[in-house]
Amino acid sequence: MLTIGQLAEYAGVTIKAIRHYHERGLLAEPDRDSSGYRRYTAEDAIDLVKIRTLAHAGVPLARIKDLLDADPDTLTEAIAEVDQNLQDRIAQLRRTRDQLAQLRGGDRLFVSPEVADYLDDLRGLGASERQIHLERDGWILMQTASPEDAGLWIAEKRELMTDPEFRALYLEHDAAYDWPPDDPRLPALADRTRDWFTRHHSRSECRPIHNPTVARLAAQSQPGASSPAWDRLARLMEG
Amino acid sequence: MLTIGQLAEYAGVTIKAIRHYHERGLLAEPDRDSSGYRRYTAEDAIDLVKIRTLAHAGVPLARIKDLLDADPDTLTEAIAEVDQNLQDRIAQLRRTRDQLAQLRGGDRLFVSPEVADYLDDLRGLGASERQIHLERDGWILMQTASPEDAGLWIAEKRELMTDPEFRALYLEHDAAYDWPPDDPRLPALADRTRDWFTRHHSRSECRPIHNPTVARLAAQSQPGASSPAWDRLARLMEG
DNA sequence: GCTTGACCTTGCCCCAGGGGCAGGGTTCGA
DNA sequence: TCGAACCCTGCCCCTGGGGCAAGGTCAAGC
Repeated sequence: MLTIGQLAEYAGVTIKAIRHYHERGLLAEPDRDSSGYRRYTAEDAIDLVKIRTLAHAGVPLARIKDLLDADPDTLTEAIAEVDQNLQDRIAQLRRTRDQLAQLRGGDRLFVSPEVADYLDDLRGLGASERQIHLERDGWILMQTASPEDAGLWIAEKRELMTDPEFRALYLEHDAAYDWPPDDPRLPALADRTRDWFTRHHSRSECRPIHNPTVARLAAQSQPGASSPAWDRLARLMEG
Repeated sequence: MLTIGQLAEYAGVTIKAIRHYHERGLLAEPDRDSSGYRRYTAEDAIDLVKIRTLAHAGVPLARIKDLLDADPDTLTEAIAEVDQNLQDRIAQLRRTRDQLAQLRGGDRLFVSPEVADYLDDLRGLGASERQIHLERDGWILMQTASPEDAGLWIAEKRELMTDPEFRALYLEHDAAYDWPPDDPRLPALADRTRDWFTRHHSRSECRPIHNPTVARLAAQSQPGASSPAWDRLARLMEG
């Protein structure tokens, strides 16, 4: 005959857990000895190991209670289901491990793989970290607003980036962020941008994505991400 | 700018969870729009994905709060630790899967592998299921009382079982359970058992294990597992 | 304009699966 | 005979949310 502590050690659970199982009606209360201590038999040990195994597998205690006095077929069926569940959880934990690894390494976790590739391209092109940050945030907003459209747009934008002229304009817009608002290069840049637009407008629909200053779109919904030079540039291109 | 529902969908968490993170101070409360709705930025989305990833990895929310504004080195260190933790949990779940599989197939889960092998031997010898059940319970009690001794004893007992004479006596004791208490075979069995004991007593120490009726030992601590014939047998061997 | 359904707000209580502590009694070995 | 280690009940506490109530808001269709 075992004390509660011996039983707990045998089954690898805490004394508290055993008393909890008694309260929930999972494990029958055993007889007490003369001093009121619980005294367990080997049968109790077997029941407890069953309970422990199912509980570790994540089966709710209420369900364990039902399973313990179910017929063997039902039990077998339930065990198969629980096992499937367990496999799913293992797979989920593995996915979490991958994501955890990405938490250390940049922005890949926060955007779709296509956008992440695009951001890497920008980095390779020499875009500023500020600009990349702005783009990332813009794409996050687009992805939440309309994931399918964002998928199309990013494809178009990556194709656009293969045009050397567009790339040059993009990088110049990026650099213009820090220019003084009366910098003489701004009107010239606005002209070249407008020129590029008129030349390429026919080829594609007039979607916001074709605006090279897509980052500004994001900036509009994200307060405080513009600069005097960019504001001037926007006015020059509009007028 | 995102509503709480959009943000929740993006990050793959529930609205409730986001509000919970606000309450715990994990995620900053964003500005509200004119009707009091929360409006989130891309930064919030990034923070939330971080929180979600760590939370899915099982990091307590209080610790996540600390990690979010820790320096990168501390974070890297913590992520390594969390990942180790995750690996351990995956290994643990795999072990639980194995145990779950054993729940379907007999007694192996409840006793040490050596005892399980021994019980299989008994089954192969033709012992009754009642007897095997009794032995199993006896070994469970021994294992909890003294795991090391149980390990030694089971080794000795398995060696003993290689003696054909002992095996025969063992099986006859098993069969005697159902005999009437005045069965004439009982005195003869008692004699042969005592004879065997005197012949083998010298060879080994006088440990309880050497009593072939080890099952009865268990029976004594397990009420109602004896029979009239066994009781008579016990009296015959004592007297 | 009006309704309908989907969305948002706060506030409250509920759950599992125990942990911890108080405040007491018991047993066992030296 | 004394201290350590064990046992008892009872109570409140924790995490990580879920559920529901009782409203306010918004966009679409009729």
